[in-house]
Amino acid sequence: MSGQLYELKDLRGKLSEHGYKMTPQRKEILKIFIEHKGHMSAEDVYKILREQESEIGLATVYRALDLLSELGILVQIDFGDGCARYELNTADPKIHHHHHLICLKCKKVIEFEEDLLDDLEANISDKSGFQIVNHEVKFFGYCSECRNNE
Amino acid sequence: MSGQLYELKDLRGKLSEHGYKMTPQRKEILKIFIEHKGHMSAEDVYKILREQESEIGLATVYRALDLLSELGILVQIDFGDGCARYELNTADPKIHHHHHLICLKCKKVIEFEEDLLDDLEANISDKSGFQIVNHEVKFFGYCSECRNNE
DNA sequence: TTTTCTGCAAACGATTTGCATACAC
DNA sequence: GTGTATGCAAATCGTTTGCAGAAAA
Repeated sequence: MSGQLYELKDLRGKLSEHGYKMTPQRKEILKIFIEHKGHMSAEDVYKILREQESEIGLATVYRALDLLSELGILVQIDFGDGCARYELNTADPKIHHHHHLICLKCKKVIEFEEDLLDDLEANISDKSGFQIVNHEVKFFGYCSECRNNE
Repeated sequence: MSGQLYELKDLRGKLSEHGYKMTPQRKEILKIFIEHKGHMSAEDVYKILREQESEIGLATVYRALDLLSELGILVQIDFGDGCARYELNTADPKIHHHHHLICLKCKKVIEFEEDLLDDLEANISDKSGFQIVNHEVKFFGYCSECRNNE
């Protein structure tokens, strides 16, 4: 069974577990993440909804993104471009350990996977007593395309 | 000679080098970073200025922080708390490689130094052709104090 | 004297909130 | 029915900008 089907089917359960209700708006917004798989801002999601003739308001999108993050279904990320972005939070540790290469020229965001940080995290916990539950790594530079176009 | 004195004395030169003028406002704002040494937002800097009976306006603070970052004297960092923060950019690679532990409970930011990422960066360049010029690493979790208070 | 800088206030874009209505349970 | 969710518009918050006067070169 793919992780995608799992998330949508499980949405009602995860919501009621926390006292929230299932609504078509929430389902539709989650579906967009499942189908598009990227890191999207509230405005991005709203734009897609409008293309689909959906009448969901922008405030509802913001509230749904907050809620889905709180439930651990989405994770919020920030590329420093002035708006919060979200992506599906799969439980798969291989995906949990993906980081971002952000091109300073074309603003493209490239994902890569690397679990070298596990050692580093263990090291930090030992040394400082800081218990790490999540991390965020961003590399800024120039992608191969932009370098070739120079 | 300490890095601190160097920065203030060199400010005029770095400014004129790029066609900018030396002003008491710019000097005063840089001095605040030299004396306080933390990661401060525009609002933080503005508050300190007001405590010092300085009449510098908030817009000027924003413009100075931008400018000092452009000159490489400050670096902008972002802890996801909704406002941009800045800190002194020393050329010392030991300081360049400092990262941040952000406590999810008390919001404290702890700095630590670690150069393990050099290998990782070389690895990424080899594999993807992405040329890295800077990186930003944040670990989210619970500091030892908050863990003890549970 | 020429250009850049400042301070103010207005503009801005992303996000949040108050409220009356509509819907899920 | 009861309480939560929605949509709209207004409010908010950090940040940027236009402009007239002030200051640096």
